[in-house]
Amino acid sequence: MQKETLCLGLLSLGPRSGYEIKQMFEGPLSDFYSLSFGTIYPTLNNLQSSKYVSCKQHAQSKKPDKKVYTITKKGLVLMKSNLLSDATEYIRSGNFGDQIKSEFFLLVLFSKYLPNEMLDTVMNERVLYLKQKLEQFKYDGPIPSELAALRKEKSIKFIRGLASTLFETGIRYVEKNRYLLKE
Amino acid sequence: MQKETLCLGLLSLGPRSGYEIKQMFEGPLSDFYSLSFGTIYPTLNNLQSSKYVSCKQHAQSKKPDKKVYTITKKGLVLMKSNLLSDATEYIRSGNFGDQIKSEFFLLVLFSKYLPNEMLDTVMNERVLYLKQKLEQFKYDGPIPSELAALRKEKSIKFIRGLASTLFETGIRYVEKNRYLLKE
DNA sequence: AAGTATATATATCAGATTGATATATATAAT
DNA sequence: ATTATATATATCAATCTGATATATATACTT
Repeated sequence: MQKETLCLGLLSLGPRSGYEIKQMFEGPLSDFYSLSFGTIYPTLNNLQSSKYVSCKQHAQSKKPDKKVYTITKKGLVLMKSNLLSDATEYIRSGNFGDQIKSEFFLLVLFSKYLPNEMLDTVMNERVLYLKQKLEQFKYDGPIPSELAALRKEKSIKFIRGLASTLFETGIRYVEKNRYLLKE
Repeated sequence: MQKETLCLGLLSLGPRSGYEIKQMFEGPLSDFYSLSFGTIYPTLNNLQSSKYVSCKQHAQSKKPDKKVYTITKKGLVLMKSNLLSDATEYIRSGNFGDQIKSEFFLLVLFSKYLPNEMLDTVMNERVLYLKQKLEQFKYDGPIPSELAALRKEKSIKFIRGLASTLFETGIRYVEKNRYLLKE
């Protein structure tokens, strides 16, 4: 998906700054996609100069002004059109998998060359990480009001449910089968 | 993980050409990690000039010579040492998740802006893809002899088992809950 | 029989992306 | 008092990808 479409899509969920978009990639979206500051900021500037988003500068004493971007009507039109062509391209490409770089899987793949204590640490930390993530996905308590609106989106419900089962399955498998790697 | 460590690790499973390493990334490793030709070929050349791998050129009438690389003793030493520092860095970084870019999840996230038929196609193709992958992971029949050796590795058994359950879980969830996205 | 597509095989490189760094301050923790 | 973390934007060297070039064989299509 083009970075413009993605930024517009995220802004369609509510006005946000570049910093806050990055926070989404590091938080709730971290298991699905990510963009760096070096991509986000220039993209927002381009979208603004083409009037796909508007920008309100919030002065903050001594911190850089917070630039809050809002998607425009023109931007919404572009987003929907791009989304359709991105989906068409997804189908056309025949490439339905995800792009993944997993340090964990590589360490497991070469685990026979790792000292046992190191392998234990890697496994323990991974399981701990998965459990924390699972809690985040399942958590249903109070959250900031901007995010509360998101939670009602059908797509978010679907994704949270999918992520939860996948994490649960992963945790269960690793806990049951990690002994296999050591004999 | 450094690209050198990764290439050495794959060559520790048996001698291979750059093209064949790429095939591993496109085949069995595709759901865990990938490197492009533009990274693989220069890395192999560097490893060779530092004597971490040796190279036998197999002349082939009119195709470019196939360069088959074999890891050296020096290379095995470097690989084990690097693997340990890579694992240490994995622990130190506190970043235990995977780097993921999933076009599918983005399309689901913004599915309310997609026409229903397009969403159906995306879902159908994704499920089909997952089912094919699952079959590949579960398949236990005859395979080329180089790969047969791999199959006996403990780490490969662990990974195939994990991948299989995760794909099964994913398929089941999508099939049961895809209606949620449409009301 | 001719043409098209795909597979083998290495190499290179423009363009895109990341990860780190710069800048500036507030607040929390040690 | 010092260190670390968080807010906030911006930039850029270093790296990586995706595409292209080169050359041929084989399989499929019309």
